[in-house]
Amino acid sequence: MGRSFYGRDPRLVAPDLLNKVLVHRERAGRIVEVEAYCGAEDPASHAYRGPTVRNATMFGPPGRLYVYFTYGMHWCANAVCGDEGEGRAVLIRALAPLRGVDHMRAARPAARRDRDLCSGPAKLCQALGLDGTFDGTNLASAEGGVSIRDDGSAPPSLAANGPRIGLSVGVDKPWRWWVEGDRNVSRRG
DNA sequence: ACCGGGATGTTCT
DNA sequence: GAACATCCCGGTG
Repeated sequence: MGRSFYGRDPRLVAPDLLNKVLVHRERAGRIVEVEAYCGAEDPASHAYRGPTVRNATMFGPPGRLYVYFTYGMHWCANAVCGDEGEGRAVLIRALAPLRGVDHMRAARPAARRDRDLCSGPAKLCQALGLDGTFDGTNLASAEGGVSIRDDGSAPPSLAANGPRIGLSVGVDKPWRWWVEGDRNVSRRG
């Protein structure tokens, strides 16, 4: 999986990540929803105004995990892609829980049903135990036990797409993709 | 099911 | 001081 992030536009990487598996040690889920963030050309991207302390990982080498803190309490995770210095990444928005589900339930006591464990970008970080200490980890070498793996499942032949969620700018760009019909997708499009 | 408001604190203007 | 790539809970229908 490591090489597939190099030099590739997040709008191409994002749909390819559907049905890949995000792993943290014994916990894992199949990726069912993603969004592309496109650096200096994308006003919704954290990278739009150039490098800062917070977004440094986005401007580093592709194939790393960019984990950021938001709303005073939540962590969200991205896979950095493109070329170093571009500030491009794919936000992982939802997973279908695969392994370590008991551990996920313990990490997310507010989840009433298993489909609430990973059905949002901050939910899946809580479920998998990903926080700021994982910012910058190398996915290709499974640094810290974190990786994105190909288990042989192809991306969906019909990936649904539509506008991104939770933005005040860039709302017109259809840069969100999801697995049609999957119950773990954060919202219906 | 859908909707509205509060939580909570870092980051940037 | 405002904004924020969100989530949870309690209301109503």
